Amino acid sequence: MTRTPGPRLTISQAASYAGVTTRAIRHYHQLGLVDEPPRDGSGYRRYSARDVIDLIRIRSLAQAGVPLRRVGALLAADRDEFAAAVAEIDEQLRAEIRRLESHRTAIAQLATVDGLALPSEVVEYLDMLRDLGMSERVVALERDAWVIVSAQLPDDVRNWIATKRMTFEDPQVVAIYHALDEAFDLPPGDPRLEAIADQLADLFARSLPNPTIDARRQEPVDSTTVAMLDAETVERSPAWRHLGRLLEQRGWKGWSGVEPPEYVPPDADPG
Amino acid sequence: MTRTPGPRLTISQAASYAGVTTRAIRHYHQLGLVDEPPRDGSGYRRYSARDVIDLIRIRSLAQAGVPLRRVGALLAADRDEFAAAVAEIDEQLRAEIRRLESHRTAIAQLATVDGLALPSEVVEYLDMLRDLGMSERVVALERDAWVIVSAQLPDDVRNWIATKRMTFEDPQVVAIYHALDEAFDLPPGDPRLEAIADQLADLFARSLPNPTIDARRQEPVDSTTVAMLDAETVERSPAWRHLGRLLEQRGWKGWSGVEPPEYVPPDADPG
DNA sequence: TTGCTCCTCACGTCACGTGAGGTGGC
DNA sequence: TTGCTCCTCACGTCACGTGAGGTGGC
Repeated sequence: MTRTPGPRLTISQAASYAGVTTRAIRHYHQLGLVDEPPRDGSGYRRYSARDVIDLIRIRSLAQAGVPLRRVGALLAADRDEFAAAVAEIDEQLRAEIRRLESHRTAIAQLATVDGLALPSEVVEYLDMLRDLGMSERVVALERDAWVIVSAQLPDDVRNWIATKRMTFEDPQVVAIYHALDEAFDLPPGDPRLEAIADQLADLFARSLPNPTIDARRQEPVDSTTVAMLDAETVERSPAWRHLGRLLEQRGWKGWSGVEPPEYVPPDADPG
Repeated sequence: MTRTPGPRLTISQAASYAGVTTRAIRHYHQLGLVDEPPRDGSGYRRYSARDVIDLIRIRSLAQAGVPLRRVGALLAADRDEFAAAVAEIDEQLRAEIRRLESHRTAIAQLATVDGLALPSEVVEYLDMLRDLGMSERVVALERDAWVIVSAQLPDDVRNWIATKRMTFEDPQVVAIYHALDEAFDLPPGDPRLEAIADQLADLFARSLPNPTIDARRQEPVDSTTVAMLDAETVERSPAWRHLGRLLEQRGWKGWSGVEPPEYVPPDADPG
């Protein structure tokens, strides 16, 4: 009298009756979820009805999203343990679903190329620049500067950009933006830069907002961030760099207009 | 004039500004999502503002659940390609959410140990057996038999179990189940088995439903399944095996009552 | 002898985390 | 000299899929 009567199935037969793959069965052996069955004369595994039942129960748990490392304990659990474990697994499934839902929200937010890493308000601002006839090159420079700003100060960007948009109601601001756009490729010695510098100095006196300049006024922005913003904006054009020097001749601290970009720790007393 | 002006950040600075880990940056290099930046005299990578912007954009996509192998194409995509890719990724996210929701449903279905791999109707049937005072051992045997049946014939189980439950309205069926339960441990020669065999033969004449017997009447069930069911039921008790022989003496084909368990392919003509 | 199944490694998947072992910079 | 950062492997994660290379059974 053998301890396990009935048919002795090969691994593929057992797999077929249990509704899993042979590879999955070997994997369950490796994890210790099912004992290795006895081998026949050829070294083939031979499975009993009991093994098939165990495999079906494992499959049920696995298909329900139960991690295999929890399956062993679950199969041996009593009613209360089982219920508790099932509740916990369900909570994990719900957390994962919440995570994916937030991914969907994020995907929808960045539904445009510009929107990558930018809040929608900045995207609208960039579209406004396009509507005003600014070149794609300048729009791209602005976009990249705002990517850095948005990553550093995600909570301040919306206010900041709203203020900036308002300044475009002033025709002189629009005009100087166009002038700067067109000056991008001028040689640094071009005399037209002098007129632009005059206009800029005039606007500076009225606090032209600009990510680079505003960043300097924003306490939490450190000097490295300012340097990165400059690298992506002013430094891109020799003419614009020269305009910085012309602004210094007019009594401003270059493009910054205000304080030099030394870093002031937030807890230091500026007095 | 260097091609990339501005600060040269170390990998941990770049990671900090971009909001990722240093390991993630190296990983992006390995996947070719970001070019390796130039090295300094010590072999350290030195990152520009442009690199930080690229890293932020990659992080945005990755955090939105975009697979990294798609990020490269997305960063270079135009508006239409980007929109199409985003729509496709969103559909994948929704499919994954649907998969997890179905896991939750499945988890809820098998919320009890019995319910593992069994439809709720079978669980209710097992509870009925308990309510009738059947031993846990016999309930477990029934459960395992139904696990095999449910895996083989998932579409037929509900009907089948409903029919079977109805037969328990007959007090004689309940009585014989109790008798079989108590006979489990009897020695095969015990004279009490004769009386049980008489009762069984009587019931067989009225078609007692039983997973083992019904399986033989169900055309799509093959002989191996029948043998597995026997191994998990009749074969578990020497007394029950002996009852099979006593039934043969009374003119039945052992426990099967009907045809011997040779497999008849579904497309074979039984005439 | 051919085709099918079985066997045991062992790499690949996905997006990195986490040491291991060693070196440069302050 | 110590502590910090950087470097390059390389294993681990999760549940198997997929060969690779070889052998037994009909």
